[in-house]
Amino acid sequence: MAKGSVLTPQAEDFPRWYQDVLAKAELAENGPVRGTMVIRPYGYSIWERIQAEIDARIKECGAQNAYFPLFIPESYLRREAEHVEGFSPELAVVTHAGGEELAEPVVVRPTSETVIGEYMAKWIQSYRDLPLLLNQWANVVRWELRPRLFLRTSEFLWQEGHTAHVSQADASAYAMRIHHEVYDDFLRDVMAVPVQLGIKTTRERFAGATNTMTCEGMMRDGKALQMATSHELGQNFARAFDIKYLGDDGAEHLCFTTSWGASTRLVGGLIMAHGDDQGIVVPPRLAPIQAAVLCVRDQPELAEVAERLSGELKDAGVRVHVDHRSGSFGRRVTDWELKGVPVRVEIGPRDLAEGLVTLARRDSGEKQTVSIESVAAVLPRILEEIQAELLASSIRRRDAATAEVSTLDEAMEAGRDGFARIPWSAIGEDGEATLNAKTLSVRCLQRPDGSLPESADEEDLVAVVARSY
RNA sequence: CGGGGAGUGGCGCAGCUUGGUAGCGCGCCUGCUUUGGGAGCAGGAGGUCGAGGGUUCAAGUCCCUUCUCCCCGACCA
Repeated sequence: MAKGSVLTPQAEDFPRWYQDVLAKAELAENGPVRGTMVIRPYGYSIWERIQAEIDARIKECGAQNAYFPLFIPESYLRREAEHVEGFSPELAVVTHAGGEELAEPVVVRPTSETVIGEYMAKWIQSYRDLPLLLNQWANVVRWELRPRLFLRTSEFLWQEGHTAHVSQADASAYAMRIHHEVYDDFLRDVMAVPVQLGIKTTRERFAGATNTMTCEGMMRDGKALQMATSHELGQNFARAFDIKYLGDDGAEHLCFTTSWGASTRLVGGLIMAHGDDQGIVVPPRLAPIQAAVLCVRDQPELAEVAERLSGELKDAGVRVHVDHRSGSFGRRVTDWELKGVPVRVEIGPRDLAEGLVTLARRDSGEKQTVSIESVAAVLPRILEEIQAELLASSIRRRDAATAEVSTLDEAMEAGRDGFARIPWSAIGEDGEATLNAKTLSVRCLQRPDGSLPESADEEDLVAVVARSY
C-alpha cells in the first residue's frame, strides 16, 4: 500500500529534494573523484535529446561541427591576459606524462577559445574564408570548489561554438542570432522554460569577452540559473592568436570572433524548473520517453495489447516504452512519475473488458479512459497540450515571482526568492557589490520590455536581480 | 582557504557517554500469496565499523595521527 512520499518535499528542503530526485529517478550520481559526475542512462538520454535539438538549431544557423583536442599548451592560455586570469584558479594542469615531467605543462581545456583560435588563424586567409562558423561537442574541466551534480561539476559536457567574422557588426549579429534562434528558441519551445534574455555586467562577463549575453531561467525555488551564454570576443582573441584576413581592399585585418555554449547544466535546469514533489517533469518535446505503457497485472492478454499499442504509437511518431517489469503496479507508476514521463498508458483487466485503457498525465495527474483504437490518435494531441501547459505554467510562476522595483533595498528584498527588475541606473557598480555581499547578483541587463540590448551603453536598461546557482 | 557536521552491509542510520559475540529500516536473493497508486508472510545473502598507530585480557566504543566526504561563506556554464 501507499507509503510516505518518496522524495523530500521541495518546500521542506529544496537542495535535498534535488539530491533525492537525482537518485530516485536514476539520473546521476557522484563520481569517485570529488566534483565528477556519473550520468546514468536515463539522465544521459535526456542529455542526448538536448544535444539533438540544439545541434539541429546550430546547423540551421550554418555552423559545422568539428573537434579540437582536450589538451592545450599552457602557453596558449597565457596569450589572452583576461582569459588566463579568469580561468587559472580552476585549471587542471598535467605536469607529468609518459613517466616523465613535461617540458611544457599541458592544461585540460576549460574552454577552447585558445586552441581553436590557433587553428582559425591557420585556416583563414582571405575575407572569402569568412565567416568561419565552428561548433564542437566536448567535455571540459573547471576544477570546482563546491560541486553540485549537473549544475557545477569539475568536468562537464557541453557544446561550444566558435566563429570568426569580418566585422564587429557581423560578429555581433551572429552571436545574437545564436542566442535567439538556438538557445532562447530551444529553451522556450522544447524545454518549456521562459528565460530572461540580457547581457552580463562587466563583473559577470566571460573572461576575455567584450560582451556576454545570457539566458537566465527561474527555478522552482525562485533562484536563477544561467542556462546558456553567447559571447562577443571583439578582437581580443584575434589579436592574441593572429586571426587575420586579407580584405577586398588588399589590406590585412583582424577578425572579430564569438563563442557560445550550453552544457549538461541544462539537465539540472530542467529538473529544477519543472520538477515537483512527485519527481521530475519532462516536457513532451524533450522527453526521451513520451509515453510509458504499463500493464496493471501480469497477464498475457494485457501484454499483447501493450505491444500492439506500442507499435501504433511508434507509427504515430510517439517515443514510447513498454514497461515489462514485474512487481506491484503502484511501484511502477511511481517510478515513471519520478522519471517525469509525460503520459502513462495503463492497461488493466477491467478497462480492457470494455475496450478501454487509461491515460494518465504527469503534469496534472489527470486521468482519462479512452478506447484502445483511439489512443494513437489522441496521444499526440495530449502531448502537445502538456507541452503548452508546461510553458504556460512556467511563465505564470516566473511572472508571479518577478517584481518591478525602483530602489536597491526593494531589489534586495524581492530578489531573495524571485527576480527583481530595477533600473540599472539605480544600482551601478557599487550597488552590484552591495548585492553580491548579500548573495544576490545582477543576472543580466535588458531593455524595459525584456528584450536583448545591443550593448550595455543603451539608455534605460533594467537589471534583473536574483539569487543564483 | 575560514566556520560547522559526518565516516558502521548497496542506501539511510542506531550503537560510542558507561570497552565484553555488530544491530535496525530500506534495498537485494528464494518461495508462496499478491498486483487498479511504492504489497504481505516466511526464509536467506551481504560488514577488515575510513586508514594508521597506541592503551587493554578484550576497542565500532578510549587516546594520538591521518585521509575523505557533506553543509555554510570569497569564484564559475
